[in-house]
Amino acid sequence: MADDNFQLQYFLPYLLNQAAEASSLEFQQIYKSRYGMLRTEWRVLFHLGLYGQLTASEIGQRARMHKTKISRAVHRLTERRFVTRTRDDGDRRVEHLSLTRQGQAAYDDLRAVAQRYNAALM
Amino acid sequence: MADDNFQLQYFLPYLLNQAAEASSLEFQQIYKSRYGMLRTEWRVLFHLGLYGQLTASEIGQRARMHKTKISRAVHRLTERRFVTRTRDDGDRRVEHLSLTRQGQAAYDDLRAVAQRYNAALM
DNA sequence: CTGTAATAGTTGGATTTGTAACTAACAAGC
DNA sequence: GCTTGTTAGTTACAAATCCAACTATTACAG
Repeated sequence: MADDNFQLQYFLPYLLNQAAEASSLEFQQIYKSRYGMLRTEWRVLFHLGLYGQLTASEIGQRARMHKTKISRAVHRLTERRFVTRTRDDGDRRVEHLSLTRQGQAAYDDLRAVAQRYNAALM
Repeated sequence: MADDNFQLQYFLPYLLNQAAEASSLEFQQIYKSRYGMLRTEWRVLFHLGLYGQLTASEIGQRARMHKTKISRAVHRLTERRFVTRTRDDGDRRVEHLSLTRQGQAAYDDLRAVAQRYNAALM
């Protein structure tokens, strides 16, 4: 009944959540419609595009995503030939991930969109 | 490769997502452990606490949540006796939702926590 | 009235996520 | 060597979410 001084619209986590959702909505539709990607996949793709070859764990640390999410995202990206995996020779638990030509093309495309999109948001 | 000038950490939707997740993590654990609530339920509870009696649609508009989410959140909140529903006499499609004494108590508790939490974040 | 459209809210089934257990490989102590 | 612990990544099952179809009720045009 609003008879106290706490206002939901000033609660930071709520605000940030609303802002985050609002700001990613449009862009989400682009990578979804063009490449059938989920947000997790898009993130993995972007990290690979930006930083080059990475392992799943490295992506996990940088993107703060849980390893199961990454595992599944990589699986789908591999199926669709956006990403390839190579076993590390020294430590055979490790897989090095990198973009295929097709993955690189998708990244280039989406990066350009993101850049414009970001500029518009700002 | 990073051989272009686009930096993921300046991509607004990404930034906001990271910030939103980081900022709500701790608080999420509080309403989860104390009252077994999900984020959707917590949001419905808060809207009812702040604005008093509302319908599901009104909550949907204010919180920008889809009606199925609200429907299920209300269902669980009703089961746990945090919320009661009353049919509107004029339009029998409509249900007015309000907090029970127990719901109000949970709201009061969590609002206080949120207030302190918010102050700390700022 | 009566047929058609709109609105409030619910439900079902497919998709996605979370949690915990799992396999496989390495590391370190004995 | 062998045991114990750790790390990389996967998988299984339960929980949550999304989308579309659904019921029930109201509105409104003819």
